[in-house]
Amino acid sequence: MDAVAFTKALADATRQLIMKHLCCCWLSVNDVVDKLDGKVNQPTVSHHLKILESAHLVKVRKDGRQRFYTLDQEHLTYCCGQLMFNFAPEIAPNVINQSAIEVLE
Amino acid sequence: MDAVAFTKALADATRQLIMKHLCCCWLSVNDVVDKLDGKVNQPTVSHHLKILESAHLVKVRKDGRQRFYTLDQEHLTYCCGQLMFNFAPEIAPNVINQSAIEVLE
DNA sequence: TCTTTAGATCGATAGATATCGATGTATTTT
DNA sequence: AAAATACATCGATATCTATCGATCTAAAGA
Repeated sequence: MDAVAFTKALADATRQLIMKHLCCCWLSVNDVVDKLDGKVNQPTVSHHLKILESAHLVKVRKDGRQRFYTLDQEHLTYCCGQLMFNFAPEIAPNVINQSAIEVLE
Repeated sequence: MDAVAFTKALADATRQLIMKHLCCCWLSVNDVVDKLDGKVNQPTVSHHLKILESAHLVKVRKDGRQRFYTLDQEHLTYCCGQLMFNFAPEIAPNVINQSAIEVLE
């Protein structure tokens, strides 16, 4: 786990907005563009999705000429857990079920 | 909790290095500069500590002309927990002790 | 009071990144 | 095969941010 890469991928308001829309459902690139309703346009969305994919924050499924994305909740949970153990080692064990985290990666 | 501000504050290699050194102990600004051993110098460290403080990732204690910093592990845990519940709502409940998180802020 | 020390702030600069229009590529449809 | 669709890529630009040297401020010591 690269904690810097993980947090850099998260550290943008537009990307977090995209992630909100990709939570618990699969959307195509154009679906995301539509959900963002004019805030940014297609090349920008593609750019952000690429960053999210590189950091394994989203999963992709190709179907015809479309690409469907959704959050990779397992990896997100794993990374957040690692952050806690890195930077809050005195508290994390009281809050996290470590054995459940280990399963995730 | 501002998830964007939180992740932006974390999204830098130098800051995460500083945080590593501030884990479980109190260090003055010059202590941190020394620990970083030439990588960056004092104004840069002050700059990063200010960002970390603004995001409540560190706590400060003044003593004479020195300022001592340490990680705010409670707030870090709380923010990581919120990230999980935002972006991995289908998994977080299996991994996190939610009542323990709620106590933290 | 003068000097020293710890740290903050300022101004400048270089590098990173978010955004967009234009265009390229691959796939489907007609 | 030609047109249309979905998305990626390119090049340009503007904004943001990390870094540093120089300087300022406040506290402690002589």
